[in-house]
Amino acid sequence: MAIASTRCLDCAVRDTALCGGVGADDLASLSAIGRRRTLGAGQVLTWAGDANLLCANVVAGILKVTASTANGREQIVGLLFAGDFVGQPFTEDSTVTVTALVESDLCIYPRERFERVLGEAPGLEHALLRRTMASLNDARERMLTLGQRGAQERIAGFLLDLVDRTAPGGAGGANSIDVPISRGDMADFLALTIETVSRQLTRLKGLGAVALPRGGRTILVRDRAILEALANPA
Amino acid sequence: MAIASTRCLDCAVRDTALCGGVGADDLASLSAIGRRRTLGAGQVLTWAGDANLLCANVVAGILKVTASTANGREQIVGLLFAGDFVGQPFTEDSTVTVTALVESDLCIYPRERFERVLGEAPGLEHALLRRTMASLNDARERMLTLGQRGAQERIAGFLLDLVDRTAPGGAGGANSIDVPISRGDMADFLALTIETVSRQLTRLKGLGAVALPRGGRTILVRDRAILEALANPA
DNA sequence: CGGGATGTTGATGGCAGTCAAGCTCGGTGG
DNA sequence: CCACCGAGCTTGACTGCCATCAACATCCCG
Repeated sequence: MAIASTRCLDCAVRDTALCGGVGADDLASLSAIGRRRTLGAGQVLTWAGDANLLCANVVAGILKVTASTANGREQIVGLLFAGDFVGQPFTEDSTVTVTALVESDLCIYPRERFERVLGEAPGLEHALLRRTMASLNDARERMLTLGQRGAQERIAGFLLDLVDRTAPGGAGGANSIDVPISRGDMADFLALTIETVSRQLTRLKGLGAVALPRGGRTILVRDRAILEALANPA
Repeated sequence: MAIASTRCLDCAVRDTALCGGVGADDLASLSAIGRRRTLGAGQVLTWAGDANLLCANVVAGILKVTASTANGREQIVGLLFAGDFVGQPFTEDSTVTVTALVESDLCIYPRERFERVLGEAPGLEHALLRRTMASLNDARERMLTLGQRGAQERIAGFLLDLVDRTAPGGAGGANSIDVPISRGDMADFLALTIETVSRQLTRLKGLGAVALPRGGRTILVRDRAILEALANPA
């Protein structure tokens, strides 16, 4: 079912998503071609190598973008949160696999129709350009991490990023994050093994930087300063 | 001195650069604000952290884009060849350092003026979007390399990329590349040490995959198949 | 011819990967 | 209610790859 314009105006990511910074006319064009879809945890949106048929906005949830080598080793090259854009307009084949890490809601556009709207709405294309440049900056920062930082720097930095992304405002003191991804996904993201991630986390617990309530995947950041020190050693 | 439109039409990268896929009007706007500049090997175009004052097209040469950690470790996050675009429109501060690896010619635009032209030339902005998306794909492929591949896979893959970029068409047999960068730069690019790069290269020589004429920085690719096998182990 | 930058080769060590065993927890069914 | 099971996580012992440290070779340029 098509999304009525009014639904767009009520959208949870109205302010942060690509469609947020765009005029009423362009919004109407977008809403005319958008369809809502919910992905269960673990479900795949697009496969690397398949025809590139769709673009989307993330309305809720978390997805991973993965690339893999010919012999099957996998690397998470990006994480997508609410408000993020998914997809590669103007390319025929998808080069990455996009998978939901938790149940996620998307607003999906057929790729070719999305491209047509882009062509008619320079403001939208501009917004997409800015987002893509921001993604490129993220990617460069990740290259720096993957190339130059050790295991504990990666973990500490990752936790800080996660806190800033999911629990904004919490400036000082204890700060909890419901870490939404498994140890395995953390490992794939940071290019470490599950065992190393686990060891570093227990080490952080020992230092009093975090608490790991047993059972869930929650991580409590108890001392941000320690994490910052570990993420940026002398 | 401003570049006359006729000079743009004669430009060495007329076909491959950003300005190549653009109409005559937009080209005129661009040429009105462009200035030529030559950078010697080792000279820096922009420093990370400085105000982001310019964008450019690479007319000739090779430049490196580097990011670095707070404690000074450095990672090359991209290489720029003739025809590539340099810069980050719409951001106030430069997050990366751009340095010429060999003497390079650039066509430089003041950032804010370039942005204005972008705003008036949707075709140009579209072309830039495509380029930025391509860069993002490159970055993702590099993340895969940095995260998942071993030293010899990195070296072999790098040589193959370099051959394809600098010596197109050479389908089979021996293929030479005037490797334009030092061992140190190769190491920074691949996140290895100089010693590891050197060892892997002599190993490739031993396997007959490459020849390393003494003296220069030239590398002769003798057996592409070996490199491909090493770059993609079972 | 000399000196500095760049590259090669060798010896050693450390960090994270691998292999393996055991733990925790949630779910299922007897 | 409890026994069982499997997925995810933790912990330990060992290994291996690449970084580090060090010595030497080579090249370039005055």
